[in-house]
Amino acid sequence: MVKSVTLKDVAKRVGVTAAAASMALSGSDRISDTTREAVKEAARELGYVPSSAGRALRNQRAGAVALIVPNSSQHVFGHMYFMHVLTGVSESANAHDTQVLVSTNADEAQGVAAYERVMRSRSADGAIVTSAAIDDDNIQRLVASGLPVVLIGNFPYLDDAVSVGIDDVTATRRITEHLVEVHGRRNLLHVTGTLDHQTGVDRRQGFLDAVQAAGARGDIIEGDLSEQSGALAVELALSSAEAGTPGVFPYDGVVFANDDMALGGMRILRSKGVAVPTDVSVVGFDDFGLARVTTPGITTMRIPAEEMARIATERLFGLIDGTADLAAPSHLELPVEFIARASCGCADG
Amino acid sequence: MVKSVTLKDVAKRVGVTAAAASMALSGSDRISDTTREAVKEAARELGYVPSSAGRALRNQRAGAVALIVPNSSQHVFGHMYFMHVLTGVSESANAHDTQVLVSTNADEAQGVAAYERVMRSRSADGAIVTSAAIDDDNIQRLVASGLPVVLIGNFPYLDDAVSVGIDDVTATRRITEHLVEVHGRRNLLHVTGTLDHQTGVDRRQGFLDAVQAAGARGDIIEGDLSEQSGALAVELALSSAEAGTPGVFPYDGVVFANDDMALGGMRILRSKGVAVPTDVSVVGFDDFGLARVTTPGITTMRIPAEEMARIATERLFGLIDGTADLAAPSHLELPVEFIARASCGCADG
DNA sequence: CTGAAAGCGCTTACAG
DNA sequence: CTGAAAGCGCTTACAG
Repeated sequence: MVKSVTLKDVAKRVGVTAAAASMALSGSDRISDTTREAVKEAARELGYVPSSAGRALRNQRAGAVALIVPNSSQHVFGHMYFMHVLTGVSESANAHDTQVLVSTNADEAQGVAAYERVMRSRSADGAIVTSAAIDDDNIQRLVASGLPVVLIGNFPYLDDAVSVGIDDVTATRRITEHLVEVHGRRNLLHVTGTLDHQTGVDRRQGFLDAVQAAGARGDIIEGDLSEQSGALAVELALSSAEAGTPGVFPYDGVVFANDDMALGGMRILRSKGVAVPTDVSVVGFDDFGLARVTTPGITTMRIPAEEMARIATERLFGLIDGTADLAAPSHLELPVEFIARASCGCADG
Repeated sequence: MVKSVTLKDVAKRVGVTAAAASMALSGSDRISDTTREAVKEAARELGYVPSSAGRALRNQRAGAVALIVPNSSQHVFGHMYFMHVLTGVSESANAHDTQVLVSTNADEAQGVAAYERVMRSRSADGAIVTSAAIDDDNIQRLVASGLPVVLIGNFPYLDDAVSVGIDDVTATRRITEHLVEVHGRRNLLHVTGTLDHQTGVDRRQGFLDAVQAAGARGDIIEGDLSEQSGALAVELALSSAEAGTPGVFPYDGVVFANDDMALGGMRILRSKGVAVPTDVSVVGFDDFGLARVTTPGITTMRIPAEEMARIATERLFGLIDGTADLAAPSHLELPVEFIARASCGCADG
């Protein structure tokens, strides 16, 4: 259908061998100046672009990195978080003249996750894995296989794995302390993320640390990061017998493990006539876009997702090229940023 | 670093040639049942996965499609629209056992857009191009080159190009009519999208068609799809001399070309004490997530981005495989869905 | 110094 | 029927 221009075509036009043309294009000084220029000229005229397959086969290098969304966290696909990650990965990959492959999990044919097949087929020279579950076997195998992999997130059980994350425990402790210290809240509820992900566990821990240190009340309801589960958690709290009077919200502060759940929770609170932030202070986590546009805006911890991804990809290239600084800690932690908005009582609007 | 298992390894283990092993794995009946099973068993044991580069070179097929974001629309990267598109493309690609390459425009080295290099290097067998500008030369060249390409959007100037879009003119006419007919609005403003994109032009046309048919007033302010430009447009309208009294908003209905601008506009209206929807009915376009979470929720036209992408990718495979239905129209239009929310005065909340 | 072979991994067309 | 060569496009190590 389309005439592919190969190195041979370029070589033939100049009257040299393909090998010579290859060397000319790579700027080798084995080739005379005149020939080299002639080859470059011919390549330009013909619109020659090296075949990625030919190169990959010869160089044993795909010239691509894979961005993997494990089946254990399909919920991130379709979320702004992933866009930020993709942006960061692309930026770094572009700088390294490398393609980006996005690999979701299609089939799990013969027990091998699709993304492991991607790696084993050498379609990509390395992989960025984002937000895998704690006990995701496929990821563990991928890391153990020795293929260059950098994880985004915290993986205490995979302590030899290279990873880039944030300190969820400290971040959640800080935002909980904000509720206690700045807004005087003493009856707190935490709606958790998915507890099979380390972030879910860590954020819960940070919350518990803060309420314990403050001597405040700190209850826990398990959520799953969806807007709906935030709504359900609030409904559960409202209907709880402990509330004394059903319909009266028994907390004066809620720490949601992400902004989506905070939105769902605020919806229910409003519909039941519970005022945010007057009656209840609400905070979320993430700041991937949503927290800024709701009414009231959600006070939150901003995760530097794009930067995490960019740094993770840089580290991945270090692994691939063998230039990785072996003295560097395998796990890197980036700072989060506290963003005060109206839902906790800080800003107006 | 990692021992790659090749076909030769599998073959050696069974005591046949690589060629025979290849045939065995592909299920050829040239190979005896026992040998075939032995080869498959060996492949399983060794964890053999075919090299994508070897296959690509031999089959002259990359086994990948590219999803391209032209430099003329970098604003879509980092927007939920792109996530929906990526989801749709991935779904279809997975079904075809094909990789997805995401290609943003890095360098524009030697006048060739990065994505044209991707195509010419045969890293991908075809490309999905999303939301290109009307006069984007690179895209036109890509289409003209004969490489399999399917565009998402409307491209009347590229009438031989295969594309999947929506009818922006009709959709915008309908949502404008809604303001006139259901809410009795007569003084309308349209804040346009980027007018170098066909959607911007078409939505403006739909708005103008509707106001003309209704005999209503219909002013235009040019925007660029950003939240900020929506805010600026409203500020401009507020300060306009025509308004008579500055600070009084001179319209009772605003049709924003997307939801982001509607949000920005509503922010300013609220801050100036103009009530939405009581004083002014507001509508947007897209419904990629934001319109549902604002207060009030934004009445909008939902673009079926994921389905557009899925269908576009299916058509792309038709082109690549040469099984495309030549009788099918080159441009396909999908229906949009009117979503009534509070910003126009329909729902409450 | 330079020409041309070898080989990356695969699959199919060909020779026996 | 089956064995093994040829060749996809590339680049480097080798032979001259």
